[in-house]
Amino acid sequence: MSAEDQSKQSTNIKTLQAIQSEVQSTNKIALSVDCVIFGFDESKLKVLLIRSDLKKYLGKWSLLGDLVFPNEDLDAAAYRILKQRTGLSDVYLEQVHTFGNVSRHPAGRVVTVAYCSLINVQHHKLNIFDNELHWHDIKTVTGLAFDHQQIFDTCLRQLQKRVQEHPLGFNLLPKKFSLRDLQNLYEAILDIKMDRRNFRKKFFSMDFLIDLKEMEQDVPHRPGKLYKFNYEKYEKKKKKLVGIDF
Amino acid sequence: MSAEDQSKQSTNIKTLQAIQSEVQSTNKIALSVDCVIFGFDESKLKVLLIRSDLKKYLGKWSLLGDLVFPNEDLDAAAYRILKQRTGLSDVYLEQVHTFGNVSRHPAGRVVTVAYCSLINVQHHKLNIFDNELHWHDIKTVTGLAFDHQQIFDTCLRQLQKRVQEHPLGFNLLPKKFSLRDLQNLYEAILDIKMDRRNFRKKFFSMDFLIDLKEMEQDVPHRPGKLYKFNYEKYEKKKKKLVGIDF
DNA sequence: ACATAATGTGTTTAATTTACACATTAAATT
DNA sequence: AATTTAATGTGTAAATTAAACACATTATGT
Repeated sequence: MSAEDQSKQSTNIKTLQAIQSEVQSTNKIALSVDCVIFGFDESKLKVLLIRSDLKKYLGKWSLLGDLVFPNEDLDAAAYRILKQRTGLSDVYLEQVHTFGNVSRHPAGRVVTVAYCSLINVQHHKLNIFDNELHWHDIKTVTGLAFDHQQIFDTCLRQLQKRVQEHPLGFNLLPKKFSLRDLQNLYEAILDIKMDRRNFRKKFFSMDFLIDLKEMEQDVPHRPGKLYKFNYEKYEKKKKKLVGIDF
Repeated sequence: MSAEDQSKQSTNIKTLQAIQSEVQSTNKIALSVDCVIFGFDESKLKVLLIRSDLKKYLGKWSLLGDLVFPNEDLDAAAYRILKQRTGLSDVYLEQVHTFGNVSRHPAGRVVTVAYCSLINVQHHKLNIFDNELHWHDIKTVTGLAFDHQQIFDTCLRQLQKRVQEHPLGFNLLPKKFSLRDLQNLYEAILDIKMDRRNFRKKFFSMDFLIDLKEMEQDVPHRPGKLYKFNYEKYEKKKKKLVGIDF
């Protein structure tokens, strides 16, 4: 076999047009984004839900979703859809997982990309309340429309993992917070109780908290010291996870 | 405002048909899967690549990808595409991330879902070699076609993280392996050197290794003991990660 | 003035990780 | 057959981290 023959046989170069016709042909699928917006409020973890658009799921709650436009970056679609459904715009979204079973949506083939965020309910004012948009305590979330329960569960697990590995939590506290605030946060998200003294020691030893030399005001108990998070120091020291552990 | 009015104003129920027309209209996008198949071979980590289909990227290497069919589950598409491109069928794929920038593909809008796997090169015979399919040492992988370099980098980082948190590694060793084999594996994947004595201690203390009371054969040095992984015990003991650490 | 309920600070113990050294065994060499 | 070589196999001590636990302090509210 000549080198030329071999090349022809083992490689199958397509023209741009050939691919274009495939891309533009029947091989197209509706793509949506669903946003799982977790909110922290009064030491409880909540999630934003709306009533389902669909008759089939009338009465059921669902995540904030809509179709991605063909000329829109995927991440941009997530921010657009969130804004459209809630009015929220200053929220960081993170992609979690894509759900693509054929029969997941009753209207036809819709593959959906789940995005997740974590915000402080008090700091973000909702401006749109269509479809009864409001916060639900995550403990009461069951029987969502579509496969949204599965999407929600996946995002909650991922959030619990990420919050332990990255300083996500500080976005949801006031700029000045007490260690009690911080601990309430972790206990709410992870759904566990932690030892107050060891919790403090842990965070002090990380050395990312700046003592603001101020005290809490107007609390119905002895005021605690206020701190802020040292993002600069964190960015410098950021550790690369090394250690086998399973 | 009456309760009825309020209900009408705040909820916007769509019929199935209304949604169907949206789903079937112009809001459709080509969806593809790209597989990042990592292989372990002679103490080196490799990845399966093919020559790009596309003229624009002629000569460039690319991941194993193709379009998802409209009537095909997303995960099923990943397995179908892997089989089609390589002949491999007994390989576990895991979804990693979806890449959806508008301009990522020159033929038009193509959103791609990246899947990743880790196999032993010696245990899996490739049956299809179209487009010069073969294993590349990951150290030499640069300048891939499309945004495939970014996809590859994302998958490699994810693999390095996952291999430390789950016993992925054992799939790529022979059924009976020595501790040296195991350490070579981790060193190759994580790209670090580890202390041999502490590595042993770590794995013995986890207590998931079964001593087979056999020795290596035909090795050019003192034979080591052989072990197998105790999957049953691992499944029972599986730990839930709790511990703030960043 | 007192009781209350939270903050703030250690100490002790156990568990885990890290650094490091030497004897043992089989293959390869002389 | 004796020797060299290069890996395996086993500890031990020090340092770090995590877990369990107790008491004094401070502001609030009665």
